[in-house]
Amino acid sequence: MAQLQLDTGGLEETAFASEPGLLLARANADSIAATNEALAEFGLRVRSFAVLAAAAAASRPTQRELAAFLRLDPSQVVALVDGLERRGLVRREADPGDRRVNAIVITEAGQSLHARASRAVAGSRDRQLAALTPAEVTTLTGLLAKIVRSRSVE
Amino acid sequence: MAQLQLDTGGLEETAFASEPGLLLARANADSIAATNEALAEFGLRVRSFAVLAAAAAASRPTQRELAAFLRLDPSQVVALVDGLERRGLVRREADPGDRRVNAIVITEAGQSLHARASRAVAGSRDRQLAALTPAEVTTLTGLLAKIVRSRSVE
DNA sequence: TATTGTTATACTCTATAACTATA
DNA sequence: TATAGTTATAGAGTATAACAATA
Repeated sequence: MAQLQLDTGGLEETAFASEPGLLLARANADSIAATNEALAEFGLRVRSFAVLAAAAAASRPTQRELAAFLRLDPSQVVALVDGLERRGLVRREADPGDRRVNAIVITEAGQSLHARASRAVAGSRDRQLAALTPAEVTTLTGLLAKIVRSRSVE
Repeated sequence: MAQLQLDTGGLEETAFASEPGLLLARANADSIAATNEALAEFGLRVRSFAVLAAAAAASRPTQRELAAFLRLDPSQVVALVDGLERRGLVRREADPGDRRVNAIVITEAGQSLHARASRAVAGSRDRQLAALTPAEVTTLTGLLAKIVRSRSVE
């Protein structure tokens, strides 16, 4: 694992360093880098894993729902589902009631890979959050969920 | 302002929706989109604004410090500083003690633009955090700062 | 030898518009 | 007319390696 010496000079002590938007960007950059590293051995990246995990967690989400939930453009979901489908990890199932709609269904192979990959992701996440107590993690996720969901109803 | 109808189906109620990494990604995506929109009239984007704001907040940060602080590659800082310098918003000043090092110094024009742009950014940030009480905002920024800074010492 | 900044390059991610098939 | 998904394309963001100047 790369040992990074991050000398940020006096920047950490400025008021700008406490800006929520900046902190979100920095925390997210760290999360993506660490998670991509953890996912490499499974041939996944953050975004493809997110689609797989959403298909594993929810009942037959549509591509439109995945796009809205993951903050992706619908055209990006096409490419991500293509990749997963080629590997036999998910499949598209046309909705009988509305044949424009594709439900994304995880396969057995997808569930198996997801189970292993999500353990690696959890380990990476735990390392990133190691400075927080379990109660603080709960608080953090609760506050993030509150602002993310307020956006969903805008 | 675009009125987005975000139908996320049942995904919001899954355990995956409470994953910190996912919440960070979603909150950050919302923050970047809203902030870029707020910055458009100033000819800035999130990353160029961040460099400008860091130069405004800190005393003569080096490009290396900016890269570490903003989680950017040093080569990206080159391009961002180039853009700001062309517009006369910052200037590079070689360190007399170590002539490899460039300190980034904000100009008067840079300070003036930063003052106006940061008001727009603050408005956008307040809208994103409107669902939280002031105390919750303080808690959120404190927790994010804790995990971001724990990474800095890794 | 090591480090700062730079250049070049390729890859990933994001945004937009236009198209199809269904509704 | 409107919507889900698709295609194509361009632009923005990120990662890597190699180089010059300096330490």
